[in-house]
Amino acid sequence: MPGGNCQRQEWWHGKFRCCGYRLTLGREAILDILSKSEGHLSAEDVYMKVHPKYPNVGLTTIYRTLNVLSNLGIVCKLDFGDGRSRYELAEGTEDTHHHHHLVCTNCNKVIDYTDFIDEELELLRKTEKGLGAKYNFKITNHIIQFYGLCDKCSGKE
Amino acid sequence: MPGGNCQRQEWWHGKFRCCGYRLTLGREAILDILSKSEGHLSAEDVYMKVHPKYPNVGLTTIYRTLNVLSNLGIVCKLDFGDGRSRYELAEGTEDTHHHHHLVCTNCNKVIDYTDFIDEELELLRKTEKGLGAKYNFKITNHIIQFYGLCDKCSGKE
DNA sequence: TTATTAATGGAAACCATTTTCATTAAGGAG
DNA sequence: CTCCTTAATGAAAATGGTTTCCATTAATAA
Ligand SMILES: [Mn+2]
Ligand SMILES: [Mn+2]
Ligand SMILES: [Zn+2]
Ligand SMILES: [Zn+2]
Repeated sequence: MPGGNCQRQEWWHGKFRCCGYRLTLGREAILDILSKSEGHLSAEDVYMKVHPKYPNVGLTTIYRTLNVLSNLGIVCKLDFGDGRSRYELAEGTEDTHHHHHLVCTNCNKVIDYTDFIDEELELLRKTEKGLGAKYNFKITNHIIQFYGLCDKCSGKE
Repeated sequence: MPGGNCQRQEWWHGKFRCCGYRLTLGREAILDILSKSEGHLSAEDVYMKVHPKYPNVGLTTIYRTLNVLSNLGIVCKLDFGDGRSRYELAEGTEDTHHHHHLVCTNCNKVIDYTDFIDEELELLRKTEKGLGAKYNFKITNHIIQFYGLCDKCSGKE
């Protein structure tokens, strides 16, 4: 089996090491799940997916790790207003790309979209610069989200 | 005293009546507070302001009323990521105008801004139309928020 | 005025997340 | 490799904003 035990370093190992974080089984498992699933998992979702393979990784560790990953900029913590935080791999990691979200207020379906992203980015740049100057505010982050009814939910009225 | 006891109807009475909601002392008190204070009050903030004058209005009623007002479109429910919902009079009521928010992630200060609002609205219209068509999604609402450090918090590093 | 039933307050429940604390194990030194 | 320091962990308990329950009150229409 070629490449079998060449223990290639995952891309996140560097970030961990240089910040003094230890590489534990739980953390690897969580990152592994996040890479393989697509988007918007809650802490419990992650737990459910990690548990079968690693039954001794507790929910507390999921929360703690997601927090660390979020601080490291490896994952994004999202809020779609359903009372629990959701997480996705951050832009730039793996093959993730900059996008925003369309949220159905009825069934909680979430659509990633990238349409008009260039115009958005242009406006964001302008706004960040303008507001930064005017209010002396150092902007590090932004949220753009649209809420409404998805095709199914608006159909059945 | 001219106009003293002419019991003029507040602007929200109509909205209440036509939806079958009763006009209670608690609801009037809460709307009164919301009109007089400016922006971003938590349920408990409202409770604190209502309590001195109406000690028999409970926190539960504050939550329930804010919920009703939110459903009626009279107030906006906001989330700045500090673990509690915040409320402000909706656009179009009183002298409130369309604006978005700048949130300090360190001290939780919130700045209302209206700069670039025209470009924003233009983009929003375009996006809503485009996404509505593409995903057959009926957009009713949006969030735009910037996060970062305010002048004081970025100064003291 | 009376009847109907929406609205209410207080206590308890809810539930995502955090804290506590005793135990485990990652990773550097030798 | 072994030993040592201490970061990381799991389970249980605590936290805290919000909701639910239920007996009581009061807004509104007849
Ligand atoms: Mn996404
Ligand atoms: Mn505001
Ligand atoms: Zn839907
Ligand atoms: Zn600040």
